[in-house]
Amino acid sequence: MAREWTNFFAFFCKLTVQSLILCAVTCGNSFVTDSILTPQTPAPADYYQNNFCSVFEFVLGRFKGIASDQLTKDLKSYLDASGDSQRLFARLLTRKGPTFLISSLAYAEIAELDVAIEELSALDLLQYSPGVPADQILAVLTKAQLIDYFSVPSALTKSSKVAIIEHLLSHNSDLQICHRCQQRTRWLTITAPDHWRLVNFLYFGNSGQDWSTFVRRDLGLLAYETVALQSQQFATRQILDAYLEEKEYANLIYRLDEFPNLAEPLLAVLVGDHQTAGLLGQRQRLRQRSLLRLAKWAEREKRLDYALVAYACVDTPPARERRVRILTKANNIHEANRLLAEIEQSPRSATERLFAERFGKRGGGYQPPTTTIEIDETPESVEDYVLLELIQDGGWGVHSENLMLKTLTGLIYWPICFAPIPGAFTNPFQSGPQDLYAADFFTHRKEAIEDLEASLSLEADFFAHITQIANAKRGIANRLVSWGLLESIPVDEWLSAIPFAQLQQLSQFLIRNLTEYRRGFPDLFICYATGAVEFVEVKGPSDQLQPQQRAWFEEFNRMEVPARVVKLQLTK
DNA sequence: TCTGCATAAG
DNA sequence: TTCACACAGTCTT
DNA sequence: GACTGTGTGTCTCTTATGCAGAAT
Ligand SMILES: [Mn+2]
Ligand SMILES: [Mn+2]
Repeated sequence: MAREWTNFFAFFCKLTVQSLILCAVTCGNSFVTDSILTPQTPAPADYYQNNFCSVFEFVLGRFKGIASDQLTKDLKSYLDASGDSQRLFARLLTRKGPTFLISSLAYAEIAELDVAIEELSALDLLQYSPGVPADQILAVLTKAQLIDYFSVPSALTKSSKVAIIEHLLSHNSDLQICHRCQQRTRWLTITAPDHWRLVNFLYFGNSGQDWSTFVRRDLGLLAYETVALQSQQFATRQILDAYLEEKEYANLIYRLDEFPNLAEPLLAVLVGDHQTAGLLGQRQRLRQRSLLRLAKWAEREKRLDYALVAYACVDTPPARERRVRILTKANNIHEANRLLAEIEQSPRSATERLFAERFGKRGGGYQPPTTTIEIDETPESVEDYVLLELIQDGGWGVHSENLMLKTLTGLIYWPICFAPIPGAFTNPFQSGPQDLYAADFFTHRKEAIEDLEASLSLEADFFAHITQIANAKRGIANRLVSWGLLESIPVDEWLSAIPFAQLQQLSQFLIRNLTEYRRGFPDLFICYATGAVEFVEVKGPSDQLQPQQRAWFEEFNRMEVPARVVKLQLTK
């Protein structure tokens, strides 16, 4: 599952020649003043319970009849259970599990632990000291307990815990181990951990967020934009099941090194139906990514015809590029040239076009302005080294890569990003629309974007808009906006450094091309003492421009935005 | 006895 | 078990 | 210079704590 994380509290150094201001953004300064939670202070007794009740009501309301009936039953069981039981199970869900020693359950908000355990067992949400895979129970015991409970050869007692566990596992059956543990201690095991993982997924709409999301919000670390949820993911059981199946395949592809024999059946399944084109959005994206990964794996394993078949089913880059390379290697120049022509005719991305233009042509294509600096040894951070070199005579700069333009663009187009268009907002705690990085993000918002841009065509309005959004939305999660960056370099400072026309051009371009151009932006932003600004990509002695970085430099050239590459070269 | 790591917690 | 970037090794020109 | 494979940082936030393993 894709994890798009805004770099919320990264460290930024705004470097000036006079001083080096370390702007480590500490999270002591929270954005919201009165919070439900305080660190190191007990949460309200019903805090976790309430959170899970609302989560389960949400999931039940949406996915009853869509998710499996067993899952629905579990959710209902929880909601009907007693307060103590709800509070206990809520705690367990925030912990690692799925097995917990009873001795590790000490919660002030639970009056009668035994009764709660009894009830949750009767509901089959958890089990009391059940037989579990032996490694699971052994893992929660301490080394001392292992030695106490089992007859460990004295030679082994001084070796690592892992070694002891391995010894026990190879000399005893799971049943024997559990039996022995049952004589000495008691534990709980969550009956169906996969149910709760699915609930997590259905609630947030992705598996990248977890229950600590509530805590961070309630500590006041960040807030979430309020957007009405207009539609839901997975409208039918069939769509959900199909997606979950697709995810299973994806997980297997990650483990091909372990199970190479699965390559063949997986390829058959994924290309077999040839329904790839007919698949729906989310599943379709996953299918393409799986096929790309499978093809890449085959390529590494030198199973080139396999790779070709898999790549041929994918229409997103770098599928065609890989095919050209494989065909060329196999001396099938004809086919390679045919594909190259196809790419040149209708490239699907800037990097794909650049590939076709430059393939087989050393030093071909646009060459960005480059400055070479001689150095005796490679500094620890090449970016910081070049930054300091460039502001010798005053000015300031920052190593912020993609964050800088993404952040300012995110502020400018804030109302667009959170516009309630169908399918964009489906779940609580979203930090952006579902299709933010989808190819048709712009198309679906064309009119609104152009209207906004028309209303901001004057410099004063443009800057006032950005300032207003930055103040009004401070601390609200937005996938494009890094509040940490704005903490170290306030929006005013950015706006007085960057010329209006430049920021206008760059942000208009980025919002139209987020899929490709969210990456590859140069390392440094420099504001010289003269007031001139420049974007600088630093290249160490063993580094060179990546394709997407090259694509950005083409755009800088077209937009007449000052930018260059600074290359470090070791003196011999 | 010290130190780094995993886990829990808010 | 993700992504974006840098680095290092190998081959080519 | 081009290409490929691999490493690294991010544990979305910080702190407390107990354990494991190493140092003394
Ligand atoms: Mn960089
Ligand atoms: Mn760089």
